[in-house]
Amino acid sequence: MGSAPPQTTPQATTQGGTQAVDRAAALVDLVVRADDPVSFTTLSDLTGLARSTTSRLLAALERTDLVERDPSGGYVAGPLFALHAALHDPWPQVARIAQPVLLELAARTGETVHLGVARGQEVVHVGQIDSTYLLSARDWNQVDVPAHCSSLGKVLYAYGVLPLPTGRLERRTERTVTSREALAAELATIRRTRYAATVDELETGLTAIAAPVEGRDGVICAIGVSGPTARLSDRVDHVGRLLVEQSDALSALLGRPSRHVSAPDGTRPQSTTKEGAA
Amino acid sequence: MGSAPPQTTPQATTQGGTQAVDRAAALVDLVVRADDPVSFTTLSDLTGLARSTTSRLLAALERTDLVERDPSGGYVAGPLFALHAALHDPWPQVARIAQPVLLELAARTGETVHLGVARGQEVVHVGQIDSTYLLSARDWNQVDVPAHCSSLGKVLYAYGVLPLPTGRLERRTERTVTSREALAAELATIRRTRYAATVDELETGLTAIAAPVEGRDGVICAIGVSGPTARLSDRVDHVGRLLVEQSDALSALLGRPSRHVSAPDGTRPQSTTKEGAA
DNA sequence: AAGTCCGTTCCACATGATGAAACACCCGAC
DNA sequence: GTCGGGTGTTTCATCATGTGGAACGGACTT
Repeated sequence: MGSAPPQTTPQATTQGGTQAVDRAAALVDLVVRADDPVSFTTLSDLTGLARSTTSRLLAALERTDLVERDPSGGYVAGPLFALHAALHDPWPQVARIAQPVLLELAARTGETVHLGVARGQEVVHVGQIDSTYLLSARDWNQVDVPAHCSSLGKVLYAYGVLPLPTGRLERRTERTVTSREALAAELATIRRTRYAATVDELETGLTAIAAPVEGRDGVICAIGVSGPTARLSDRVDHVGRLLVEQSDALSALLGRPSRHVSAPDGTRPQSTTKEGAA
Repeated sequence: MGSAPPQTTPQATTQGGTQAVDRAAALVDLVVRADDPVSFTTLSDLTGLARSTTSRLLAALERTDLVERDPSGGYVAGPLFALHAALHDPWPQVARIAQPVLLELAARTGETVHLGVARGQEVVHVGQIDSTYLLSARDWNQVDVPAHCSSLGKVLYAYGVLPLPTGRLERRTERTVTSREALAAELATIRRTRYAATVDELETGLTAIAAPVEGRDGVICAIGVSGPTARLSDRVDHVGRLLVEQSDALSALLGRPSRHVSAPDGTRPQSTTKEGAA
């Protein structure tokens, strides 16, 4: 079989003792990661496998529901992936994908790092890395906080992921933004700078900074850091830029179409509320 | 290798010409369908594979991110599944899983069949099979209708998937339920019969009937049929029971824990709003 | 009709997958 | 400590299995 000594052996061949499975898995990997259906030839080329082998493997994978054929003939992720997606809440999955980025942020800032999504009218935290400091934000997973005094919430407001509040804006501290006009103005700024901050607005002495994360169809969630105002207040902008940089990396992982021309300002047509992932 | 003529060859062996991949796929299938982490031994037993083979295959699958090890050592769906779930909206996936059930309903009733989910405060249709009749409901995918005059909406209200309406209940026809008390009473009935109906409440001459679908953590969406009152009014209960029967089948596909003792009345503690799939 | 792609099926060959058995490990029992 | 049961991995001789070239069959152009 592997009678191709020179060029046909692209990857590290000498793995455990499983060639067929490795090759089949490589095919599945390509298909799942691709944004669009992948053609037979593309798969054959990318993996460097003989056409006959590719055909046999794909047939096996299709038989076993790991891949499936698009009406147009291209290969897409199979029913087994659909089943998994239908059975499990997507947010923990997103949190898992985000883990490396969150860890990086925790390492670079030393503060507590969050991943927040919109659920109904509120922000919920679906991922968190704890600060190494003794003085730090508590575990906020599952804790709902008023979105207008959360940096994550402001980001989600700014990008239309969370419907704008209609009722009274609760005053949590003397610095809480309670006027709808002031909030709207701040949201515009957030869309420009691509990050949001709350300093002593939720709780005196607590500062948080957050940036949006995009999936295929726009902003889907937000990442942010929070910690004592004493440690964060004079590096809000620095941390903000760091967040933008990291959220960019995460967005790429989550299928955001590669930046077209680099929009001069991040304002987008304020799409209607989005649920689900991506 | 396959020197096991008598008992070790459980399934149809003589497939195309791919044994290793088929076996590996079987392992992935077991792991993904399972509700909890699956132990090595369980996998080895269920597939009937030699322990050595199981070990090698699982190692390969783990290397390629198709499966992953739980902290406790059990196998669970790997990062590739998480990536897929994070990248794609779960509802279309649910709709795909539901397709056979929807088709069955369409065949047995002849009417238009819907799959509806809660998005924010409203019901959206994520799947539909069109009636074969000339006179039938239009394509409702993506069309939001007031939940209190939609049978799907009433079901979602009844099971706490959609937050109960707070504002005025819009009067669409003279039969629309506009009093909150009347609605509450009807929701109680729905929880008892397990199906909801709207007759001429959204539009005169239009009848719809719906039943809840459960996932792992309770009701997640609803299925229903709709058509002219002329054809449906005298078989509302019959169609209702049919929907309950079919939604039961679908719930099983979507991971609802198998019915414990068969609750005498379907009332459940009115869980808080659920988003995400399952 | 002849000419290109694209994908599947055939087939002889030898390589990679196989299972029994040996080995390493982790626990709890005693 | 050391036995014993259970669990997972590695080794290795054996050969069935997966392999790729080539032939084949369609679909679409020229």
